[in-house]
Amino acid sequence: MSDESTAPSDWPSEWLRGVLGVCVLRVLSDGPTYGYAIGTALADGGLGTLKGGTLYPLLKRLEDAGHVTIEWRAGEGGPGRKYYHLTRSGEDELARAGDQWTQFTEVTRTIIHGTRAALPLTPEVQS
Amino acid sequence: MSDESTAPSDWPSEWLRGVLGVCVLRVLSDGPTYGYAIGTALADGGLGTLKGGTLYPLLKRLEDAGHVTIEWRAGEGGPGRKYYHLTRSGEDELARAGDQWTQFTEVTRTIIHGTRAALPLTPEVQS
DNA sequence: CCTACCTAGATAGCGAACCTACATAGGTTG
DNA sequence: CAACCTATGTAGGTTCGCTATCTAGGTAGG
Repeated sequence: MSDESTAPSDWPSEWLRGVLGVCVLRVLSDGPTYGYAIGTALADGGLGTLKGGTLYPLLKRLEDAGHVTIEWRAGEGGPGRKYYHLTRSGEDELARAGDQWTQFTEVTRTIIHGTRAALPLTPEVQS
Repeated sequence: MSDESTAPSDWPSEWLRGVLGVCVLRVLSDGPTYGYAIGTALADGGLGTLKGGTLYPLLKRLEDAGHVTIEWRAGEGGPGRKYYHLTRSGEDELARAGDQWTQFTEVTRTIIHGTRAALPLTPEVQS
């Protein structure tokens, strides 16, 4: 109860692949923050609850790719936190992949919801 | 060169995961057709060239799920073809997943391209 | 005082599914 | 007959989200 009317927040896991990294970069473009806060921000944004086993390997991949840098801050009223900073490379990747994602969603929505004119159905291939 | 202005047609493979099945169901909703024609139709729709190793296992999964049925037709001016028919289950799946995909794309586009008001950035969790 | 819970980060193994190749086979063309 | 297009299919590799589990600091309740 009390779930499907407001926000599903439970998307197929395959749909999150790839675009999840772009969303994390977008959160970091508002300023440095730490992993746990990124997870809650994306959950509030409608992506559903991110599991630790999903988020932290992803952040490590972003670090290895040079899109983020890490600054450790010792705990102030809680455990220590790793603050992630977006690099120039990360900004470029966000702009590039974010724009490409918009194009991709338009292509798929045209295919799925467009009229059959959008697709050249079964052309007479053998003439 | 000579292509990026019209259609990239070369999306990240992770983005195709999952939504590819919905696109195939959508093609079949215009009438029965065979695998190779589905591939060319989606390529012309802007999804890029589908490889045989991607398309045929996907069609088998759709058959196992009961979303399509298969009718073999011997070759008429070419090799034999397997014609795929959309079932009632496939129509329901297309409607359900297609609508969910639209919601998902809106959520992600709001996150990626929206103002920072769309995301409650780094709330003062400890206070 | 000790247990339970929340925050915060991390790892191991699993499974789904796209990828690159390769294999098979009918038909047409040079 | 070799090369190519059509048409379908399989094998192995890789990626990446998932579940489950672990460490560890802080706080609240019994």
